[in-house]
Amino acid sequence: MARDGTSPKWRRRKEARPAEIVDAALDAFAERGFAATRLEDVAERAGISKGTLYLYFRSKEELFKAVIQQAMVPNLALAEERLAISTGTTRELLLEVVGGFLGSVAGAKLSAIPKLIIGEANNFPEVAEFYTREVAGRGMRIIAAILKRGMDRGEVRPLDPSLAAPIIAGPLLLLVLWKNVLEPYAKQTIDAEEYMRTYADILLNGVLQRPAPKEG
Amino acid sequence: MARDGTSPKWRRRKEARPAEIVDAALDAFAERGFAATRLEDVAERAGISKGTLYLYFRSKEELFKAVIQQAMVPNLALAEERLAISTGTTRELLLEVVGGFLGSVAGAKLSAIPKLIIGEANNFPEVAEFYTREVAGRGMRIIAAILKRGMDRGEVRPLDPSLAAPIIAGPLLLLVLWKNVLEPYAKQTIDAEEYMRTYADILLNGVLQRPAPKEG
Amino acid sequence: MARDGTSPKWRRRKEARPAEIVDAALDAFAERGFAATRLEDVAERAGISKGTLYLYFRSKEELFKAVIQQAMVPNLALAEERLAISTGTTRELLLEVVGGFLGSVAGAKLSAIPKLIIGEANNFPEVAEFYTREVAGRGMRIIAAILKRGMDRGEVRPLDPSLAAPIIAGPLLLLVLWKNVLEPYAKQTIDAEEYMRTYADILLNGVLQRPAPKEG
Amino acid sequence: MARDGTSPKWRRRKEARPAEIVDAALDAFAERGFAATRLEDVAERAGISKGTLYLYFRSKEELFKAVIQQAMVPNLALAEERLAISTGTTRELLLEVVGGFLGSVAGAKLSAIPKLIIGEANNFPEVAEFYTREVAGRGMRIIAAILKRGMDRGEVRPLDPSLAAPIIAGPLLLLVLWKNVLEPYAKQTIDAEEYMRTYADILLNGVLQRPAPKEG
DNA sequence: CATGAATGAGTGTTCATTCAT
DNA sequence: TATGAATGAACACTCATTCAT
Repeated sequence: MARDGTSPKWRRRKEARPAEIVDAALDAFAERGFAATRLEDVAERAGISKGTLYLYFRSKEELFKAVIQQAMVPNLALAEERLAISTGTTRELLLEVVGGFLGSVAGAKLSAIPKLIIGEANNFPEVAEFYTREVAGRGMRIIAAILKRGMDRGEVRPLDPSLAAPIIAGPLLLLVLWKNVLEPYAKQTIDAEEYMRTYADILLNGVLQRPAPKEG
Repeated sequence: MARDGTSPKWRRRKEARPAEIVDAALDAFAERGFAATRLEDVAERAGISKGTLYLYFRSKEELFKAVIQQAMVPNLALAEERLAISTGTTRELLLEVVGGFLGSVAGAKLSAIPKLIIGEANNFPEVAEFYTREVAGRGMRIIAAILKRGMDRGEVRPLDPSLAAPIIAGPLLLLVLWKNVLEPYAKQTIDAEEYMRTYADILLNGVLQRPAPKEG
Repeated sequence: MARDGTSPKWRRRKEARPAEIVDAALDAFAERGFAATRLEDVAERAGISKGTLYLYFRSKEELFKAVIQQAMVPNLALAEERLAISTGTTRELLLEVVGGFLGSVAGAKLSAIPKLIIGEANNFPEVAEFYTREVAGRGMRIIAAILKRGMDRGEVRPLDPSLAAPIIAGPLLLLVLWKNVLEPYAKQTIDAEEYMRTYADILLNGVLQRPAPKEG
Repeated sequence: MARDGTSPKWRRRKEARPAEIVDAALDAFAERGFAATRLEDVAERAGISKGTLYLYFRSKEELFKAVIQQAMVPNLALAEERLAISTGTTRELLLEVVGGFLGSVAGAKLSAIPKLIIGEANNFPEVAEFYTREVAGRGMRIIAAILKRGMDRGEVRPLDPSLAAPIIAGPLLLLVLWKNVLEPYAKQTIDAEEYMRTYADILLNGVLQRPAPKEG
């Protein structure tokens, strides 16, 4: 029985399944919200039967939690590391972080998470707390750290970093939500890249020290 | 005023009912989301019986639509009028509009709407479209109009107003959502007034023409 | 409306419902056991819909508990009172109590309870404890009291009443179970009255003082 | 002893399996009842996998039947033989049979069977019939035979043996059920040996000819 | 108009049974 | 033989909706 090196179709499945299911669930939840999603739909999307779900997740709620975690956690570490290494100017740093952000918005998958959190936070206090601390909080702290570093280097105007951080994050959140929620119902589209350029323009202008305006 | 025999209190009641119900529904929906809210809870909050709801709204979905409309429509006209009359500088105008916004965030009631829309847009295309057009869209157009006016007057740097508008709105959205969704699960609070001050500082700096830097 | 004395079909229902449901449930449980009974069957027997059950009982388990209690409690008080009043000989007393028992066996309804308890005790510790204390225990204590009284009056041979009581109860339990469980699958029937006569004969002989053996 | 290459332990295992499974099943059924027992639990107790069960039993029901049969059949033949050989007085004979019974109660295993039968008889007509005929019926017939023999020998008072038999069996059934069902939920314990002594005392007194009442 | 008892379609969850390995 | 992943029928329970009062 399977004496050779080929792994049986099945075994491999066993390991991939949880991720496949979470993926399918993210899609389904993103489309209809947590409550309105039938587990049977998730199963169908994942190409399995309803019962099989329960081999991997104890309940719909557990599945939801898994969706949130699987989607967010890896992504955050990334951003943090990027920051730690960097040596450039604040301008460069901000553009880099924000550029990375743009990338994830395009890779639509996980950009549906905020929408889910917003809709269900009150029904999943645990998840809400986790998200607040580990995602929103961490994100804010990263931005605040950049600002502080910038102020230390004299590049950034004196500001309260913990207040400025969410202000910087705001337009990004709006973009994500727009793309995920309202754009399908709008007549016009926002071009993400143009948006980000304008955003960088405005925000950097708003935040950075005026560049020694040589005489107007 | 009750010239006839009928109890006026009662009469007024009858007319107020729909609004009372919508109010109760907004509360309930804001707390648990549309799907997770039981009509019985709404009824209880409104001090009526489950059956009575159906005398005023044909279904849960109709009630939802009413909630969205009742909450938003009046508020928008207000902002628009404010704009039309205004004669001040762009700085003043923006601060005024944005200040009005701060007021509505404090009057928490309708600030829960965005959260609802975000969670349920896909399940209520009609509502989503309405909201996109009449609320989000109109809001953007107001801001864009201010910017354009500012550019015409030479107060605002040259920018694409339709791109800049959502960027200006972003931090406001974030504040609303933070207050309504995550703050209960966070260790720290954002002081709305401080936040708005910093916001004005950054955004105005980012958007307005540099004030004639005299020479360094 | 309903100004006259007739009570609306409905109101009256409301009050009778719980008992009707418990009745239907007892039948169903008696037939198939707790686990194998579908709530839908209970509903059907009670002439109501599945959902209506839940207006009166919070869960299948609650219904089960209600069945046990409704069936047993009233019956026990009766037996106890009968005892308290009595003034006859032990023979008369035992025959009376035991006769009452025969009556309840005929009125099959509640005679299915022991069967239910036996099958589900381990799954309903609460119920088991209640039954042990309030039904089995109380029954034993009644019998033991009769015996003790009999010994005090010199009518009953010296015996440990708390051991003798279950021995006296045993044949009664067997009869109930036989009638409820195995008889449908047996070729012969036990005639309950004959059985009780023989029972009285044997047990009284076994328990009472020998009738003045004329000089032995 | 393992002279060849095949592991004998393994071999023996294979043959013992059915019995082991039935054993595990008896335990599980005794604890939770037939319906509430998951086959997975049985498998776990037996130290095998869920699928393996199906190599030995075609369904849960088949397993149940096997449990009943394996538990009862051998035990009955024993009692019958004991009777056939015996030559003592009725008193001795009864005490002997009943003593054997006491032994089996102690060896708890199969004493859970009555409980199972009582709970599931209606769901397993076949089993119920088998049990009625081969266990209950046979048991009754053994006792009846003893009584008849006793009457023939003038040791037993004239009685209808087929009515007296269940009366004699009743207290034994009660003991078994008490031990298996309610005792865990009671504050007091019944000492089985004392119980049996009192039982013998009462029943023999009730059944046997009065011991030569010296001319009364 | 108002009530709340009644309904039943819908969904999460369990578990006996199957079957590819 | 043995495994355990996969299945899907079955059932408890919920809740929007109806309607007799």
